[in-house]
Amino acid sequence: MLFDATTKDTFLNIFEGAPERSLKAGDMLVHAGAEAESVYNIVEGTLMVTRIGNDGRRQVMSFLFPDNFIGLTTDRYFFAVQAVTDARVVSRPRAVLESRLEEDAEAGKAFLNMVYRVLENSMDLVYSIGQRTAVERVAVFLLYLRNRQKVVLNVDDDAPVLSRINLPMSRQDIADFLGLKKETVSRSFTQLDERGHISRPDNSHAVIDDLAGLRKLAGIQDFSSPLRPGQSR
Amino acid sequence: MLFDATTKDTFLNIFEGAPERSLKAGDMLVHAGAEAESVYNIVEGTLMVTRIGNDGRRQVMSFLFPDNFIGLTTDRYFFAVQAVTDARVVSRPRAVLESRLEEDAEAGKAFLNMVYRVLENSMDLVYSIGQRTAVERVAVFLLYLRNRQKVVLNVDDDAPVLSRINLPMSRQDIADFLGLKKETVSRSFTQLDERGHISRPDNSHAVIDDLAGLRKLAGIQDFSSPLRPGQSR
DNA sequence: CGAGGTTTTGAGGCGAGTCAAGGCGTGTGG
DNA sequence: CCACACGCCTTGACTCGCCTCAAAACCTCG
Repeated sequence: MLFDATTKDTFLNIFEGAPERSLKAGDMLVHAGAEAESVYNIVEGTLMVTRIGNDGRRQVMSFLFPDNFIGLTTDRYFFAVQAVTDARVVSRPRAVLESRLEEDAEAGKAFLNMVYRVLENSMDLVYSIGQRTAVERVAVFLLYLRNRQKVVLNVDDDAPVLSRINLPMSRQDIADFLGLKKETVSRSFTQLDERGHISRPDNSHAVIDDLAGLRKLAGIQDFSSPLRPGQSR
Repeated sequence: MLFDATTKDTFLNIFEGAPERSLKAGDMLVHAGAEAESVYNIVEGTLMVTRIGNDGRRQVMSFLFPDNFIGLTTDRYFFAVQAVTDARVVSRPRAVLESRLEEDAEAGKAFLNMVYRVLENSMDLVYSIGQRTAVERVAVFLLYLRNRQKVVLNVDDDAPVLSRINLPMSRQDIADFLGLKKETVSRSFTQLDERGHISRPDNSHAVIDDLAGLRKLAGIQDFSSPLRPGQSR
């Protein structure tokens, strides 16, 4: 597949001086089924990985942010990657990545670690969609965005900036990510607001007023903690 | 995380002559949160990867079959691995795997390809749980088991053996895998039966009578085909 | 043959989906 | 700069699919 990194990994130096490409919101960077000739790294903006069924049902697999890597697949892309906001990416031929990973064992290790993190994210999503209620899923989603922002800004977990959550994607996008309908996402935001967990200055922002409460709802100690879900039955 | 391979990959030769361990149905091979000292390969039997929330909700992430690899994580296991049936696995210290991947670029490539396949499987599951109805999920599940069996037996897709599906796991396990309740899984089997897609000689077997119909229900041409879901909207 | 567990089936409830209307924000053209 | 139009978001009323709770059927194993 294609997907996201999260930290500055050693292998990312293949993108130094790489050609840049600008995308408008809505533009497709990668089409499902296309040959995976290039790999990308995000410089600015938000993108999303989507998979669309024969009958039109769409699942958003992941949202991607600056410094996230795109290109986790063997020879063909199985999923599409689309710009959510205007964005800039840098690209390199896949072969450049591959020879880098072959030559430098350290880079190979870092790359593998990134793939593991992507796999973790995917499993987090499986757990969310499979086990949590609508409100819980939206709560987890906000914590997920908060954590991404924390990584992008490279700040402490208690940094005040993190309480203001940017929501560049539409309600429909969120719904397709969480396995809900857009109306349900909207109602869930309203509920979190009414319960005092969040407030909503405008449609593309949410402010976390009660982090502990959100985390409790999500059944999570800390989104980036090693034992996220806990292990007792 | 930890997880599964699917074919005989070059890196698997680290398990040649490795010590074997026997498991009884229900035994835990790996505990969530434990240090990942060893990696495993399945010789015989069925296992499953699970994640359990604080409140007891359980998500089965994957079922594992012979020649599937267990050990996709950095330093700690985030998930548990449990035997579904009596099983035998071989194990090696993680360090052995790591040095193998470092020394042999070919093995590293094969390993990475396996991780990609695992990631694909995980995304397939996200799509199923997020977008499909109960009956569709069970239909896809049967095709998924059929495909696994095809790989294990190394036979053609139209091999008659494949029509008889072995279901070593309980209805509860299936439910926790598909994000449903066990009663719903049961009702979905009944529906597939009534519609003439399958028959059920006993509780641990299903026979596919109408492969084309199942595939249509699942919205899939072929489970192992490159463009599984299709790409039009 | 009986006990315990699992699966199936049934009846009823509830959470999320559907369909539809209204509100709000944004951007464009007058 | 305002007015309007359009798209997106929210809210409401109603529906439906899956869940819950419960009982009966079945299977397994002593």
